[in-house]
Amino acid sequence: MEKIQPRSLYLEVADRIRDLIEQGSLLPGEKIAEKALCETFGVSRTPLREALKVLTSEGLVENLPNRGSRVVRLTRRGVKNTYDVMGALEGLSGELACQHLTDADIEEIRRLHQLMLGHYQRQELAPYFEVNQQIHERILAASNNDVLIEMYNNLSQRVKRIRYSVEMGSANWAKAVADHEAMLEAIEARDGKRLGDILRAHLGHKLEVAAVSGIIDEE
Amino acid sequence: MEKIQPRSLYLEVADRIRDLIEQGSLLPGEKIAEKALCETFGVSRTPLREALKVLTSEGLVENLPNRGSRVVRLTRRGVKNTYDVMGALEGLSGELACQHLTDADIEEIRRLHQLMLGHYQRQELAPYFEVNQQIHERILAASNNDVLIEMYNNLSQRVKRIRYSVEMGSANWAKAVADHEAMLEAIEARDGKRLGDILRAHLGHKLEVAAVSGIIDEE
DNA sequence: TTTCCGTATTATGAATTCATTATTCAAATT
DNA sequence: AATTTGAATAATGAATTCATAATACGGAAA
Repeated sequence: MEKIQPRSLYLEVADRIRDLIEQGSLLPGEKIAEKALCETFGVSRTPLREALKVLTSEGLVENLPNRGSRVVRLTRRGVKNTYDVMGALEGLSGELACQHLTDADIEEIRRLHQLMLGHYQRQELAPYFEVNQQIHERILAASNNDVLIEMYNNLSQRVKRIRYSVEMGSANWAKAVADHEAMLEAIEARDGKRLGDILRAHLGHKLEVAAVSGIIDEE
Repeated sequence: MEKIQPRSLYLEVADRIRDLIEQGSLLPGEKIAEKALCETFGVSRTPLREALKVLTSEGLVENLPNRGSRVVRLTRRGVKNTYDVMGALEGLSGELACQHLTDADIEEIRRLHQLMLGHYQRQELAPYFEVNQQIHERILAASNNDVLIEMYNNLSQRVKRIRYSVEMGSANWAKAVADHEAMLEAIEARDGKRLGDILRAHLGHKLEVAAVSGIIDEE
């Protein structure tokens, strides 16, 4: 029997606004009109404002006193900072994961890796990213550290709105794939230190790609 | 001329509650009675509840639907997880700091280091911790990465309520001081990689100490 | 006595109301 | 014409009110 989970309205609303930001319905820098959102969601201002406060402390929204809320702008520098931290967290996830990964986990990662290689060879960008992310999620989950997972997901959410350009440089792409080859080797050897180092370095490549997208403001 | 900064009430309240948790007036697991807090702060429930939601997404408070809020309990495992992540973040801060530290910064850190050594030799625990923390803060600030600083401060806040036992094992203490010696060397050599590694390893020692304190629950 | 049930009380969740601060826009002054 | 002033409007901030769910309590039944 499934337990019914009473969920607060403000959490529901926060999820919905997160979606709107992620999919680009609410653009960076855009002012968030409370009244309008209340009507679209069919709730009063109280839970909506509570949700906005949560999103503010998550770094997705900013609150200007007496002047309402707006979606935070992504700056090149801010995105770089975010990726740097995500890299450090991924590095830790790799080190920890090697302590917990079961043989079945590794087999599953190997499978995903091969799948990803196929997408790379056929130059299928979207499916490639999809599987790529699944691999990183597996490693993250295997870290067995919920604080780490929480932090990473928060940062990840902040940069999710960046739509990676289809024109990912082929050199970058090749480098990323090579990183993944090395990762798999480290995982199979359960060499946490090495996996950590690879992962810490791995995220660097994404940045230049991101900068191409139009969402990022120069400061 | 100083600009006057209008600050939202809910932020003020959140600060105050954070203080209460940090100083132990609100204990882990304790239920937070909204009405009572409203009276002590002299505000209505609206800003107080908004503050509680912020603290919830900061990981200091948990929200049970229809049953109010409580201060999150610290488990041994949770504290370990938090320290692991803080270690990773400190490691990054070290790497980045070496790219930005000025000669004056390093001179200042050297000064603090000597100060700290003095407290160690005289076995003055509280002042030692004080200066110790200042050193880490200097490095963190020099990272020039505000996302990193924000994340670190959040995690730091979560474990601040742990009062370190006066009986810090002398072996641990000696090890910590030795780490700091190595840190200073790496800083003077501006060897980011090395400093990062030292910092990543450094935080491990605090855990056993923390476990002694009575605030931590076994799960 | 212990357990169960139902009512009374209290606390929380959410909507509404009120107060205050920005914003808009037209008129007046330079 | 450009800038400034001030009233009208709209939006936000916070208190209050209302609805609903949880808790506490007291009596009845086993």
